[in-house]
Amino acid sequence: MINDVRRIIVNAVKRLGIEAPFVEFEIPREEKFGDLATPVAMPLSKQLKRPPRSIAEDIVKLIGKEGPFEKIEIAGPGFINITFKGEYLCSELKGLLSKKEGYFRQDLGNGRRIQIEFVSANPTGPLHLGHGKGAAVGAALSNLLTAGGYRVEKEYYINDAGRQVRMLGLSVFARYQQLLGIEYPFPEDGYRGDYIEDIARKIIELHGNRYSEMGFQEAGVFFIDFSYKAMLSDIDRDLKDFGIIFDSWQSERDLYARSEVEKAINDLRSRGCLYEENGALWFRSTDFGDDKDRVIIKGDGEFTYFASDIAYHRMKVERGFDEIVDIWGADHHGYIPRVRAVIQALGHPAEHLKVLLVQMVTLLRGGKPVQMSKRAGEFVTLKEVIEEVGADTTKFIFLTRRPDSHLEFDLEVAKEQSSENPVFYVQYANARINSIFANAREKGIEAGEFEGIDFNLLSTPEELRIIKKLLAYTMTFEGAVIAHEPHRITFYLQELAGLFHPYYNRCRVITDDKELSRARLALCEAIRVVLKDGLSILGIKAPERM
RNA sequence: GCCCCCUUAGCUCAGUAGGAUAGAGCACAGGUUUCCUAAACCUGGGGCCGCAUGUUCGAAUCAUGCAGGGGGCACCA
Repeated sequence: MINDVRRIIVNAVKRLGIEAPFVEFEIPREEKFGDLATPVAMPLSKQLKRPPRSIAEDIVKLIGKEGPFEKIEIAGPGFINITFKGEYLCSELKGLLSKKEGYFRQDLGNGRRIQIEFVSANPTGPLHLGHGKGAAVGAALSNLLTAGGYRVEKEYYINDAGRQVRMLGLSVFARYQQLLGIEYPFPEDGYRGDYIEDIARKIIELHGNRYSEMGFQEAGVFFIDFSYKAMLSDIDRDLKDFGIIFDSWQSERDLYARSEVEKAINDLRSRGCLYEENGALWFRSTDFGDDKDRVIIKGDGEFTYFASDIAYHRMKVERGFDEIVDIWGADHHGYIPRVRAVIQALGHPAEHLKVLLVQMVTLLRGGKPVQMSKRAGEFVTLKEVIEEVGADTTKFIFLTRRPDSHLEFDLEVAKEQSSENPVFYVQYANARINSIFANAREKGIEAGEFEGIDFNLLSTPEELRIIKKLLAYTMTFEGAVIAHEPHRITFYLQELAGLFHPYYNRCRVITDDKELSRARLALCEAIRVVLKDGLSILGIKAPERM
């Protein structure tokens, strides 16, 4: 629908003798303004130094009788408001039914390759709720961009080198000794969760007291490896239970093993971006807008984490992605300038890397915050929440907000099976449609074929409103892809369900009038197509029955 | 001290490449079921878009300042 209109408008603008800008569309707030509006004349006003209304008039004049428009008029400061012919809406609806999701798919990515890195939680503890939000957002964004014509790769970066996993190993080692009745000091900033003891117990199960006589010096390699691998497999399982599959897992150790860190440093050195000072090796990130320069190799010869991050991001750009997306917790925002500096130092534009920050989640139970203390190792894990409210609900709630705004997650509301719970509201619309079709089959109305249906029978205000909403899905989809914002789909689905339920209540689909019933069934089918598509982008099931 | 994010209805939040009289859900008040799932629907009240100045024909949206909330500053990870 929009593409037809866009073509017509672009042609008209060109005949004014100027380049057409990207033509935006919106659904007018009030129905009396028509079905579709574009403010395209307004930005042209500056360029042409003429009032927007007069430009809009010219555009409308140039369009003339072209296009499937019942009415096309100028309103407000210079909007061009369009009302479609009924028959056009019918034929578009027919197109949606025959092409299904192909109707609103657009190739916006043009096959461009894009890597999305997300979750990437340290393998030093179980995934908590915040990781879950990153996971839901990352997976939905991947689905969205794939549907929008990008070639997407989802990657998880494993911090399996350095101090953190070492601390994990030491924590487990301490618990191991203690479980065997040997006094052993627990490290000051060690990991205190119960899972540490679980791992230690597992080691005893498999290897008994073989390591009890050793110091951490000697047993460390084993404890570190065993522990982080155990954590990683828990993480992997939690993600799978959450319905999230990665295409690749990049290990930090692997970057060292393959000399990628060394290569990256040499690369930066040859570009003149490094210098030595006080016995340390620095990256001059201030050349690219960072607050201060950053250390890559410390005075004691150790690499900082930033060193492997440089290697990692260098590898990302070398692998030829057209765009790189990193999804991070908001507490890492201070890291953006230095990583961006790396991208630029390597000769790529800063926009090549897009960092999406995911804000925190506050867990509520019955309106009251659930206390979490990271120090004591007490936090609510993703796994616990999935077990309590289900993976689909959890994902949907994560996607009902912009990722960069705080989210309040109320467990009681999430479990509610009523319209108070937006997930149920949307899924129930789909289930309800299925049950209408079941009913139709019982009454002997063939619902499978939509040939020869008289769509003009769909003439109530509710029906027209729904048809227009369905056709507008293309716009929502397009906007979501361009902005990289899956939550727009979530909002759309809630609105669509919000049109369907009242319609269901007001108009019977299956009546004695067979032709009318078939037309209404077709409308329901179209709603189902869109609901299913939207939900699948969000990574959420569309249950047939609830 | 410096940097980033947030501030929109009682609550939770949409809306920001500037555009029409600022929206939704929940909560609140009242109503609806001989009918495909009442797990639903209808009606209603509700706003200094944190404050101030500026840019503009036009600002919730842009700029500057201030206030409040959150996060971050390292040869930590």
